[in-house]
Amino acid sequence: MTGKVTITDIARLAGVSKATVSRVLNRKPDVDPETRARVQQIIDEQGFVPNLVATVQAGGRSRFVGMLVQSLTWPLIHEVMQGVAEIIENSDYELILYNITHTSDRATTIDRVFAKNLTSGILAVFPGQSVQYLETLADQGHPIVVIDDQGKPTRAPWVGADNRSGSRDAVRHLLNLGHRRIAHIQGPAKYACSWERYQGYCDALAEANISLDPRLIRVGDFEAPSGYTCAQALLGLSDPPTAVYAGSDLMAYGFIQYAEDHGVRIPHDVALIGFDDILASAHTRPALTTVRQPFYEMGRRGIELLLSLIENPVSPAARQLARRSDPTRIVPRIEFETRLVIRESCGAERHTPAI
Amino acid sequence: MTGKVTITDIARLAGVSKATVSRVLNRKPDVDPETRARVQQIIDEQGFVPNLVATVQAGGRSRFVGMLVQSLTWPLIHEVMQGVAEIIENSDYELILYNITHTSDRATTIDRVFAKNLTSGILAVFPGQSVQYLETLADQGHPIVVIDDQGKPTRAPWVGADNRSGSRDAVRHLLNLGHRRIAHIQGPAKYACSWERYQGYCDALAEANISLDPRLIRVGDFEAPSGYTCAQALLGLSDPPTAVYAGSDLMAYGFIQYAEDHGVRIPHDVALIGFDDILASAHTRPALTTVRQPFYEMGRRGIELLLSLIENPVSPAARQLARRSDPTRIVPRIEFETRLVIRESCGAERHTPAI
DNA sequence: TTGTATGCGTTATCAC
DNA sequence: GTGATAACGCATACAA
Repeated sequence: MTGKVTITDIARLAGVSKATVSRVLNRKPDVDPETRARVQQIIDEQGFVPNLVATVQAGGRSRFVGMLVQSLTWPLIHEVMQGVAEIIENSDYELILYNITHTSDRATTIDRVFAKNLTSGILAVFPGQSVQYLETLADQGHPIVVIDDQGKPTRAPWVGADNRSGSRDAVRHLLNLGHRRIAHIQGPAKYACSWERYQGYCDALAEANISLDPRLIRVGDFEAPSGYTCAQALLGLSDPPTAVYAGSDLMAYGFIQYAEDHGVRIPHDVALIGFDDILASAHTRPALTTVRQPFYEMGRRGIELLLSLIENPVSPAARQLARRSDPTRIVPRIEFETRLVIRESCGAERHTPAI
Repeated sequence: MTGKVTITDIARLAGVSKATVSRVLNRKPDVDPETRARVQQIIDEQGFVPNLVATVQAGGRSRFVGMLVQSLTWPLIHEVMQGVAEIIENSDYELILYNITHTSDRATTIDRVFAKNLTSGILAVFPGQSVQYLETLADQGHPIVVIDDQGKPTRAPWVGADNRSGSRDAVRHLLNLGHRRIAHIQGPAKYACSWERYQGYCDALAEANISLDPRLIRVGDFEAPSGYTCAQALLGLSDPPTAVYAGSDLMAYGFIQYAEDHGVRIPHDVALIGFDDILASAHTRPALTTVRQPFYEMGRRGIELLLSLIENPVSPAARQLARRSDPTRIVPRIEFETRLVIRESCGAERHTPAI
């Protein structure tokens, strides 16, 4: 019985035309209060709910925003989603989740997203390769926001974090604790963030006039097992590092695991700092000192930005105009500062609550 | 440019009718291979993507499933979602997330979900009050699956866990460790699961011929602060319990916090067991012994069940028939066993990895 | 203020 | 095998 009653039924029952029903549905001003009341009553009586699909098809607003993610099973997504959900739950929009992994053709997936007006806009979280196509769409005036720690799209509104300075802070902290042989476990070269974090590492060492030792720089894949492997390599050195800065928390986890398996004490024998501050990092043993990416806030600000873009669309003319002068004025960019969260693994003791 | 080119354009370019284009789009058999190839080529050339909204509006399949949740910000949701995502990513369906909190009228939200065919089915996760309306819809033949630990809907397909026996196992474990004064921190009375877990507690004590001590039974609200408060009450007793079984991990966290704040050692001074096994429970100090609800698996099986319901709809006649004889044959129910995860807080020592 | 008519882009039902 | 054409349910420009 759900969608059985249509606007036509209401119109008939109320003795008016479909157009008038549509008007009260959309709260148009130009309708007699008396008529409005009568129609509204019928609507309530019948429990009539407008067919969303037909509404959109006819050119109405959909109140859907699409959230495009690489993979829902990636842990960091959840923190972002928390922030997004917080805002969405207090708006009258709903979320459509798309993942781009299982479709061979990314553009097709994204096109389907925008099929007519089903979604009013897209929040793309760590979109990877798709970012180029998204930029094109953003350029055409589609409301799109990219949350990414891998790179900074030039033509699409962007929310991200400052990897380089966060990285620098982490290594500076180790330097301040007296370490001189500091290793770095890099992320994959294909990600811009790997490079940025590596740069931050170099920056800090340069400040301290310490030259890079290639043997102290290993490449992982951001996942825990690669941290384990790199730990093996680093701790097997004739002159092993006294501190390690891992490019991701997961790789740091792998490092911890190796240390535990081989009786290496953290931070006593070797200090350790990670990057991301995912949820579990407060609960590892020892608790992980790490660079916090404010994923929750990024989610919040990302979706807020998107909603504002939807509500206040930039006219094609204005966009055209802006492109010729100052592109940054029309392409919002929000870069969050990262924050070093000092726990136990770096050797700077502090009280840490159990939870 | 996104959805600009329509089926009409393709038809014109290929020199055929819209109907034929639609046929190749939907892989209908009755179309000349040569024609098919020609049309397909135009489609590819133009990068034509069918308008999803129009497709649905015209009666086509949508490939969307709705996931209805109380609040996206509730931590347990994520584990369920992991399972759901795992399956969804390997299907050709997409997920629409609805939360029922922010709309006053639940039925309206749900009706919008089913607006025509936008979503082919609904997975309702901990739907709370809405379950009644969902049952009505399921009764009408809509593909609906309810994942719930609060109660067992009678007329809708259901996936859940066996609270009572899980609870019994936990308390039995404490009894086996020699405890006789075992307290219980209940969940709110309005949830069926609170009652079921309490029943399991009673079962185990009855088995051991231990009579209930009302002072050892406290009511919380499933959240951490209430666990803190109850800890205060329980540990302030003249003859405090030697073990505590909390109805949720979060309440157990509150208990741990209180213990830490007041120098009470767990499990040395008092043993503790929780319920849920949310992610952080492996990382508390001490690591929490708890009853694991297989949320991930529940998500998996729930969405699998839903998809199968969508792909193999039960005809109204068959449903009518079944209702008269054996309702359970037509209403699938999957009840997962819970599992006691023994860590440190119960006092039965075991090696626990760092991660 | 209200009604009429048309369009949205696709699928489905007929004919041919 | 293929082509008209009528739905689908609503919004909207235009007419009254």
